Amino acid sequence: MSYKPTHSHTAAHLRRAPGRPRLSSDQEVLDAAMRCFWARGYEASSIGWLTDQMGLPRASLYHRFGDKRGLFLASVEHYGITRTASVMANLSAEGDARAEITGFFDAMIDLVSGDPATRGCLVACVLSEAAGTDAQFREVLRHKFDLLERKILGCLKAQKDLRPCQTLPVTAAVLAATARGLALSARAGTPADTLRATAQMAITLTCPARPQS
Amino acid sequence: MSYKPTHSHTAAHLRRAPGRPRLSSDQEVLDAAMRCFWARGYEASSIGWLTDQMGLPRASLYHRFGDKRGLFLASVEHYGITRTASVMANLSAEGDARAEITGFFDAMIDLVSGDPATRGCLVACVLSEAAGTDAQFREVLRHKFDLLERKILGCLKAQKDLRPCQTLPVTAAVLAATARGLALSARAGTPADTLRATAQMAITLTCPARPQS
DNA sequence: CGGGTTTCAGAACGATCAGTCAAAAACCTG
DNA sequence: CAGGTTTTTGACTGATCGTTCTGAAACCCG
Repeated sequence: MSYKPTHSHTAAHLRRAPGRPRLSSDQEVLDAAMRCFWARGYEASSIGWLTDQMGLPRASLYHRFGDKRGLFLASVEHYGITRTASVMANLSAEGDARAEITGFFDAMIDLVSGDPATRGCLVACVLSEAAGTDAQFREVLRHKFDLLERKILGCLKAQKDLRPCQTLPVTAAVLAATARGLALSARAGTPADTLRATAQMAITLTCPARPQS
Repeated sequence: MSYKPTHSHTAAHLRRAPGRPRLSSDQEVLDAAMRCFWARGYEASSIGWLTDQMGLPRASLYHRFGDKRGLFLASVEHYGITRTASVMANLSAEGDARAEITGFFDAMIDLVSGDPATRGCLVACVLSEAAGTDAQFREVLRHKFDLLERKILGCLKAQKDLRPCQTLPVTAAVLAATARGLALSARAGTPADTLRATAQMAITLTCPARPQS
C-alpha cells in the first residue's frame, strides 16, 4: 500500500498537523461507516467489518471516535449534514407549502430508495432500533424526530388554504408520520414509484391545492 | 426448583406425550421471547438473556425452535396471533370504513404504547431492522406489510364518500404508512395521547365523515 | 540528521456470542 | 420395578465480539 499525502501545500499560513499524516479524511471514513450502519444496523455492524469498509486501522478508529457508540453518533451526525440537510432544505417556509412539501417528499424518497444497499432512513430505521438499548441514542432520535416536525410545521404556517378542521401541529405530525412510514416501506423493498404515488396522495389530502391564480 | 405438572388429566382419551413433561408451554416461552425481541431487537437479544427471561434451558430452546432465527420467526408469528390479530380484526370491511379504521388505529396505538418496556411494533420496528441482514426475514416483513394494506383496502371499498381524487389502493397505502410512522414515534417515546390525536387527523383527512343520516 | 508527535499495522486481550453435548431427572407403558 | 422417551441441567466449544497494546512508519521542527 503506497502512501498518499492528503494535501501538499494547500495554504502556506496554515501549518500542517504534526505527526504522521492520515491516509483518509474524517469525511471519507465517516461516510463509509455511515453506509455500514445504514445497510446493516448498529448491532449487526461489527468493528471488523467497519474497519474493513472504512479502510481505517482498528486503533485509529478508537483514537478518533472513542468507541463504537461514538462512531455511530458521529455517523448519524454526518448523515444529517450530508444527506438529510438537503432534504429538509425544501421546507424553507418561504414559498407555497404544497410545493415545498412535495419537494421534500421527492428528495426524501430519492434518499431512502436511491441506493439498494442503503434502503430506508438511517434515523427512522436504524437509530430508532438502536435507541431501544441506549438512552443517548434515544435522546438523539427524539431530537431528530422533533426537528422534522417543526420544519414541516413552519412550512404549513405559510399555507392559507387548509381545511377548517386542520390543527397545524397535528397536521405536521401526520405528514411526519407518513414520511417515516414511507422510509420503512422503502427498507422493506417497496419501489420508489409506489412511494411517490403514496406521498402524492398524502400531500393532496393534507394540503389542498391553492385555487388557480 | 420444584416440579409443576402442566396438567394432570385434562382428557382421558387424549394421551399425554411420552417423556418428561415440559415445565412451560410453547405459549408461555414464546410470549417471553417475543417480549425480549420486542424490547431490545433481534441482534441485541442474546441467547443467554432469552433463556433467562423464558425460563427455558438453553438446550430445550434449540430442541424446540432450531436456532435463534427459528425462535425469532416463531415469536413474530406468535405476535401476529396474540397481538396484531385483534388489532386487524377492526378492519372487517362490513361496517362504516371510518369507524372501522378509527377502531384499528385506537387498538394499534394501545398495542405500541401500552407497555413502556415494549414500545413500538415488533414487525414495523424490529423485524424491519432484522430484515436488513436476512432474506427470509425480509420476505416475512413484506408479507406482513402487504397484509395490512390489503385489509385497509378492503375496508375502504365499503366507503362511499371518498373524494374524487382518491384512488383506493393508494389511499390504503397512505393509511398504512401513517400507522407505521406512528409505531415508530411510539418507540421513540411519543405519548399515546399525541399519537391518538395524529391518527384522528389522518382519518379525518383520509376518510371524510359521512353526511348525518 | 536526531527528538517529538501522530498514525498505521497487526497481534493480543478477556468477555461474550450462538450452538452442542452428556448425564441425570421425570414422566409413560408394560 | 424395568425399559423407553423426552426434558432438564450445566458445563463445554470454537468463533467472534469490542477494546487495548506494542512497535514501526511517516510526517514536522530545529
